[in-house]
Amino acid sequence: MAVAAPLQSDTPNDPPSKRSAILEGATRVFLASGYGPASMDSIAAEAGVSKQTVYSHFGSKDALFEAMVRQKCDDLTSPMADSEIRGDNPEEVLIGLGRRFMELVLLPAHTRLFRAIVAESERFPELAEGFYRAGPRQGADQLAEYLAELDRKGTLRIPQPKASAELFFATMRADLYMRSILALSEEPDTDEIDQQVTLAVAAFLAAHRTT
Amino acid sequence: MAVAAPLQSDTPNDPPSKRSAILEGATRVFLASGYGPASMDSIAAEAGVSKQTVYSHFGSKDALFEAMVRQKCDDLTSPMADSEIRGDNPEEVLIGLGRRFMELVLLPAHTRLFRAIVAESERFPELAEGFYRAGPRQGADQLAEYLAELDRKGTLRIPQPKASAELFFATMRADLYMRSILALSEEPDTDEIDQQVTLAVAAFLAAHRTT
DNA sequence: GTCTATAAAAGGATAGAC
DNA sequence: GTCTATCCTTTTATAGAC
Repeated sequence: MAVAAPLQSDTPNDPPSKRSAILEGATRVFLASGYGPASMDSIAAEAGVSKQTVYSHFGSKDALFEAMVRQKCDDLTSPMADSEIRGDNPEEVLIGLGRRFMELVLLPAHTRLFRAIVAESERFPELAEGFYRAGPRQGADQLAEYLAELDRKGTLRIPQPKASAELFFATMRADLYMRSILALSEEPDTDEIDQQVTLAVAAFLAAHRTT
Repeated sequence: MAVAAPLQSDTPNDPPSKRSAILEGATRVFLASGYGPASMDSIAAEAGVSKQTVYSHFGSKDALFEAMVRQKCDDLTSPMADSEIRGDNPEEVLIGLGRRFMELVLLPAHTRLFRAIVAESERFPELAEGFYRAGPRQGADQLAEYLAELDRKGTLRIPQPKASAELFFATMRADLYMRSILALSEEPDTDEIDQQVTLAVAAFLAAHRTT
């Protein structure tokens, strides 16, 4: 009897060892230097395989970049997408959500991925759209549902839940995110994050209170 | 008697025709394709000069990129920096400010410049910092002064003017800016901008009202 | 499938004439 | 200062052996 095949995040039924090694090497090299400066030679070296092996698995540099971005988008957005937005106290819920969001998007991996996608957004429009859908769009839609519920219950006054959800995440990002993607403050600082989250949530609640 | 020398935005006293032609060509090529893919050959061709002339003026591709970015940062931030924030009705003032801000940052030229800076922020940290200072930082500080004044007058309750100013611009950008830098919606749409500005200003006023 | 070796092209930078 | 022509390195991609 065959035991269950190991679950790897590859295209279906592939002996994944080499393929995922290449993908990991590509991730390191692409995210370290961006698409242009990353050479197929260094990716092959980083993955511990020959260059030809890279080509037989992915065909071209473009295709490898696309595969890498798609996988990283999954990795970096699923923690948010999978987590439920639930709780009794809206303030606590929003603060918790904001913290998780900030800790995720301020990760160096996310920052570097975002830079690469932005840089290549005109050459790879499908990648940019995939990121937007899986990230900002999905997050805002998910929050919008919760906000609509608060509005129905009368807890807060939120006539345009989708727009308010977008505003919420925008106030979270604000200056910290801008500085992060501009590489002006590499490591996320927990105190600064908490301060930003608290302030933004307070502003959000004040803007949407019923009284 | 010598007449007044023509005022060109070059380094002091240079016969500017060729130099500014190169700078304009470099702007077009760099902003069209980003730093990496832009070749010195195409820049020279775009400027209508030989490659050697480009090198005798700017020395290297890096230096040319830096010069281009600095000039474009000036061009694209001075309209905001030079305009006064003044008026009797805070709502009108903020809506006007928001509109000008959005119309500026959604310009294709700004979007492309921002992408290039973000992409190269690790290789050219001084450029990223220059952009941040002249753009987001300067804008927030300028608005913060106005907000502090409103707080002193008692018009609005704004205990942390700097943080509130950052929040203001963040809510302006929100989804429209994200989509713009991801190249998902190239041209700015006036109606969408107005809608975003109105909504964000309303939220800002509600969050900071005194009652 | 995987490796070594090579082809073929592009691009940054420079030499030398005028 | 400006142009033409050239050097030399890097890099994507492929050929061919095992």
